[in-house]
Amino acid sequence: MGRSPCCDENGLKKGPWTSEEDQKLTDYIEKHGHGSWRALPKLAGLNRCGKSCRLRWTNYLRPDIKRGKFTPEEEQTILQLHSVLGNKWSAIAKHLPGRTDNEIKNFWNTHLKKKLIQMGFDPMTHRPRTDFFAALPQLIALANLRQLVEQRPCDDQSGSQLQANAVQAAKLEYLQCLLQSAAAIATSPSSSSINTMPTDLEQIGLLSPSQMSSLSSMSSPRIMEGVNGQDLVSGQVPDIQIPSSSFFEHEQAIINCTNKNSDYSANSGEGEKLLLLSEDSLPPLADFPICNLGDACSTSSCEAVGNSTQLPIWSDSFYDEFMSEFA
DNA sequence: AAGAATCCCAACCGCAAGTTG
DNA sequence: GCAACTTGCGGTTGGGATTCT
Repeated sequence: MGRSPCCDENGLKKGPWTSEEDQKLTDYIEKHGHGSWRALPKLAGLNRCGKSCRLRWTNYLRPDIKRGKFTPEEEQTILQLHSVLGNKWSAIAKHLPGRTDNEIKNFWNTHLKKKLIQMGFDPMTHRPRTDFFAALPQLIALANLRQLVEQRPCDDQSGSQLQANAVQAAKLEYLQCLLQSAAAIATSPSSSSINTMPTDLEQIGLLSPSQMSSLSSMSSPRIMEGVNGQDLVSGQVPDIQIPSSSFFEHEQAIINCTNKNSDYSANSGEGEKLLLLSEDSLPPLADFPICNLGDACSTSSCEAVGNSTQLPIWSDSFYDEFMSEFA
């Protein structure tokens, strides 16, 4: 399988197309069809390589191309298809008449991906992210929140409750980081860093003394066995199973509250339940596999998602809720 | 008003699958 | 079966447009 030398040829024009070139290409294809892309430039009187002509035609000049902003429905379609297909832009484009794979790819990279990241979702897995950097915006928001609370001494119970909630949320995020790190470390027999984890957990007050001793005795790749009674096979990381919609609502609540210089009220909704976990009631661990430890955004992760045997774990209601946020 | 920073997208690049002789 | 060639795909980038300071 050799490679086409078409773009290596010297003297061929590159860069933006002029309207004159566009006209030549359009006229030729309308009269003769594109035929062989390699032969087309000469026949059409263009000083371009065939590849460039094909790209210009398929991404820009084709008469059935729909231009303009993506509609909310199209956004939703892209998100849903991407959660199943991954970065298979051409496959996604087939479901969006008039849109090119390039356009969808650009739209994803410039808009949708950023939105997902901002909202704390891994754009490749479409799951709530659990790595440290994903938690960073939330932790920063929490830090700001704390500052706000401290600047304005609590004149009612909501302030102190809020602060306690914020601390608890930060602890949960930290616990997730530790669990991920622990699983990664556990696969490396030479590492002794795992021994520090119980100390960390104790310091942030997330584990009871009995849980602490259970963790302290762990020394093999099956170290996580015993945490909530679930096994953690080497190379698989448990995620703290946060009720998805609650998680989302709560995350938004924190961010909104911070942005608005907040009057976050001590509500008793589901979001509240999330944060009012007692120190002995760690959330249950989910048991879905993470195939590429420590690199949830990698291509291989994407490919795994793209593989139809591993579908996202979002519930329909969560997805609907999420999508309505976008609209 | 002007320079800097950021956003956005058209176009390019390189790889790989498919086709042809 | 093999090599040359064609086409399609996904990742990346250059630079114009827009926004911010």
